Amino acid sequence: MPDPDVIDLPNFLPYRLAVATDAVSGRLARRYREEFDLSIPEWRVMAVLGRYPDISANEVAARSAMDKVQVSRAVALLIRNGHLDRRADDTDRRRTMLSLSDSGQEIYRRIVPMARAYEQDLFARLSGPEAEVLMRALAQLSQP
Amino acid sequence: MPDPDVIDLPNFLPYRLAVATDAVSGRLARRYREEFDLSIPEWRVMAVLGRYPDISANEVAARSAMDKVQVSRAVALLIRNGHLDRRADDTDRRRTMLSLSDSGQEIYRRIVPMARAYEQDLFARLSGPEAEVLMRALAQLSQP
DNA sequence: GAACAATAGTTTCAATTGAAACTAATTTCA
DNA sequence: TGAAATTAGTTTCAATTGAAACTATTGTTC
Repeated sequence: MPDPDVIDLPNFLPYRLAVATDAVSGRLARRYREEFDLSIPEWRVMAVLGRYPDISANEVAARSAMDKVQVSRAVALLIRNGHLDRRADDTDRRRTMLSLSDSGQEIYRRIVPMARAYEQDLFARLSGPEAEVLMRALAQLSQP
Repeated sequence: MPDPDVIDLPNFLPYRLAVATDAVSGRLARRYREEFDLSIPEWRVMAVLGRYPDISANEVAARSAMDKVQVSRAVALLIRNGHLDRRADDTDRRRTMLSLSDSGQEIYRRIVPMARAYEQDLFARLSGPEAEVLMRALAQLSQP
């Protein structure tokens, strides 16, 4: 039984979560960077737009756990690199509708199988039931 | 069954991990900041030194998943705030042995129960077996 | 319909972080 | 021994991030 006056970092859940995320995101970020020259925020924007084409930056933020500043910056980079198209919304000229350009779609088409394969490699470390528990537990921990 | 040409971010394991870690670390970081004026790197250094007194900065790094630059910065802040003592190692004058000062021990004594209580609140969201699976799964995902 | 509040998105400025270079001390080995 | 390599820890400089302020447009209310 653990000493209640002391904390053992390797068994401390928040630490362990952070270490796992660092490892998982770090490896993935390196591949996005090397193979597609994308950061994780840029990838998230593309992932959302691949799934939900023609939505506003705000809607991207809502679907990607990013705030509007992060989205604005990632969108600016993606547009600069030609991976996104932006058109003004006629009915509300504050909004801009975003979508993947041809080049963006081409990258998306190639990045999805890579990301899926990476995720499969992660799941391969767990049994089926463990994977289900993990996903549920992460949802529980994400709640405010 | 999911469309294989598209990724649904909320079901994508690396994303879900990152969101959970953001939530868990964010809430905890706020409490460290508000109640103790500590950042997470500073807390990690203190946690390691509370558990293993009188070790070098390098050993702190090895036990906290931080690199030597992060440790160096956190240690500098903690010393500036009087929470750490540092003394030169006689047998190897490159090394400096670190330990919690009286003020550091006082904070440590108060922060440990808070951190434990927070962790208990997290575990309360899960069943006992779920918690065990989660901890094992995080260890699996952390491996290179 | 004019004033005020709210929303979409961007920019600015400071703080944090990362990568590389740096200093100082120790170890290796010809 | 003494030159070269290694190790501990710090510093520097650029890139990234966060918080707050900002612009432009739309919605609300009197």
